[in-house]
Amino acid sequence: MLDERKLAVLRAVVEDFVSTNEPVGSKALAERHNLGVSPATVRNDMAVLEEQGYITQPHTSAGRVPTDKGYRLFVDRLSQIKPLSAAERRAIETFLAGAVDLDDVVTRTVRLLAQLTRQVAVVQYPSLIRSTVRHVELVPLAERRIMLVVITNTGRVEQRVVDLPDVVADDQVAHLRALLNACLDGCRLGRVAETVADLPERLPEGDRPMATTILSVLLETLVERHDEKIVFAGAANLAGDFSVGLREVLEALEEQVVLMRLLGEANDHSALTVRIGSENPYSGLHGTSIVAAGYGSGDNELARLGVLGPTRMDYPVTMGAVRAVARYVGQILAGS
Amino acid sequence: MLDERKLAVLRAVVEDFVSTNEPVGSKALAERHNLGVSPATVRNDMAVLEEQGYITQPHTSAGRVPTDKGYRLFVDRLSQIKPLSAAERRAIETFLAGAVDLDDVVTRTVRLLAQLTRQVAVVQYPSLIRSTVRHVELVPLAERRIMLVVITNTGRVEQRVVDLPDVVADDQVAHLRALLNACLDGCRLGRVAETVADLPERLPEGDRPMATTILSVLLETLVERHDEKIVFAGAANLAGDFSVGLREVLEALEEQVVLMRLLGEANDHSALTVRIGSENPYSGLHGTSIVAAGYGSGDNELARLGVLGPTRMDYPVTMGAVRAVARYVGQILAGS
DNA sequence: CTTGGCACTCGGGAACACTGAGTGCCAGAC
DNA sequence: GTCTGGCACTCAGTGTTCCCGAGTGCCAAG
Repeated sequence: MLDERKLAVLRAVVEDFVSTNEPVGSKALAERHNLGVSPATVRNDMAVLEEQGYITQPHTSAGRVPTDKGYRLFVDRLSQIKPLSAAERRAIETFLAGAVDLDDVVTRTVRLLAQLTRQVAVVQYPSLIRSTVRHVELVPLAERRIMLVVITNTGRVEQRVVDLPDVVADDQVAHLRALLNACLDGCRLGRVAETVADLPERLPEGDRPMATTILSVLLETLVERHDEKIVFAGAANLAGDFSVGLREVLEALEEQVVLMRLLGEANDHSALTVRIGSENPYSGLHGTSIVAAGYGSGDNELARLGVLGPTRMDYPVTMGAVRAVARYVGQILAGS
Repeated sequence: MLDERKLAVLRAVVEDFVSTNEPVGSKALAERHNLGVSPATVRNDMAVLEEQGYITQPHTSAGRVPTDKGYRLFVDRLSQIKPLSAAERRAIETFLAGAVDLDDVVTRTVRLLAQLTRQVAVVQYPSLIRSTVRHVELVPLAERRIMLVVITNTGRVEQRVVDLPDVVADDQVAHLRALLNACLDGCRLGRVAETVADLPERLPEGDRPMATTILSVLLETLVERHDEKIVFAGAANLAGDFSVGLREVLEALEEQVVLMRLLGEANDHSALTVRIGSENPYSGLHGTSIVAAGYGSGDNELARLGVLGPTRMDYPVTMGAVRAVARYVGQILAGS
């Protein structure tokens, strides 16, 4: 269907368009990439590519521009992920290593990624459901008020103030705490509900109202409130590129829900996902592509991170950066 | 110097320009605001206002546009802060009341403010230094590793993992915890350093290495790391307004340091601060104004929040919104 | 001090022509 | 059959010119 040379032409079109941001014509193309054929031949190939929907012309008598389908083919078959330079790797490593807590890791990561790719970076906080409980703490604040703190293995800390139905003594609280930690240590957050289900029954009668109140808040915090927190950085990199609808993109970025869907569902083994232009699920984002990857400590994917930019981005480089950053973050999280 | 009518003309110019975004001419002005004088008279007044630097013309034979100085006079003497409608107040109240923790309060606030003003909202997290300690918790994670958690009266939770020099027993930790809480409960964070200075001496010899390690991390967390966290929302509201340098503004928004300076130093008693165009300290932000206010629980200002928009914003409305939101947030924080 | 009149200015839009990059197609060469 | 050079054609973008009208400044009269 498409012989070797036509593919080469497509690759050349994509590369040139990405670097110049101008429709690329047959002549310039034949010169810059030494294809060994004349412009006329290139024109013929281009005509075919256009017919098949891989490229298009913005208007008659202008050069060609890749379509989403064209980029897709390019990404799938015509390009290789470009690894980072040694210098870049070192920079990542030192920059991320300085982080002091989870917040810091995420903030640094998102900035790093934005700077590295010169695009908008998006990072999701490690998922609660996939983490495990490292510690549960109950801190009495007042007679009838305590603070519930849950610390996960990824360093995430969730806390919530709980108003109790009755006055409780410190040792009652201490007892419950001990019990909770015994039950839950190392427990996947998704399984907390079942694990604590029978816990009130194992307490003395008097402690049960307190326990059920606390447990319901605990469950609410961990399970129901699946606010997979997301942050972004580098919005300034969007400005000046008029090929994307700036307003729409900014709106999308501030909608957690949309952002979640863009990063994509956690799929198999933190593969690199690329969504090109109209492939992505939000109509305001045609004209933009998303390159995302999962990251995690060890082999379970905790969450995702990625980059959002115009469809005419440099995919090989971007994919390399995203993959590298995802790996490093995974390492950092595993090591803390 | 400027008689009553000239001020009225200036006010009219500002109001018209804000609502139409087009230079306003003498004729239109004389008609729309019934000033009771002819266009010619208005022209004379305008000439004076221009000479004094309150208004300017973008080019000969165009209408007049307020200068920063003109807006300044308008804000200071010609306008009244416009209170919110009852409906808006209710909306704020219910929206903020639903917040479950500090993060949530801040997130909701910043969104609310962005939506209310249709501009970029900026909210600073309650300052650490001005808060007081509500509780300190030491959570053993491993033999030689504990987690330090500090909870402030504003609901802010700071945590940090500490690697200890020696193996410690649980009761040693418990003892230190008790001591810390006894010392620090209600202590202003700015004074923590002096308060705990002599603490190691009051411990048995064997506990001191552990204590000093923990204390140094504590101080580092609270004092040295003065990362007054800041968030913003509503960047999409900037798009489509070409009078501001979009790129510069977005860059500024992502620089915590710049943002801090924009909100202004916490000054006396949470007054409303307005910085107009070139008045503000960052050169990329000419063309934009900042309306900010302090907020706090009770009468000590905890932090600041505000709004950033084009100089040609509706100051009375914006100021009303900022003030109202600041008050409500203060109430919410005080009540939790 | 205010007002109507008047000449002047100049940004912005419409009409127009020109240029040049790029195309499609065809006939001839390999 | 595939490639190539040649050629006529298209059309976005640019520059030029022209004109209109909103808006101004100034002046003399009320």
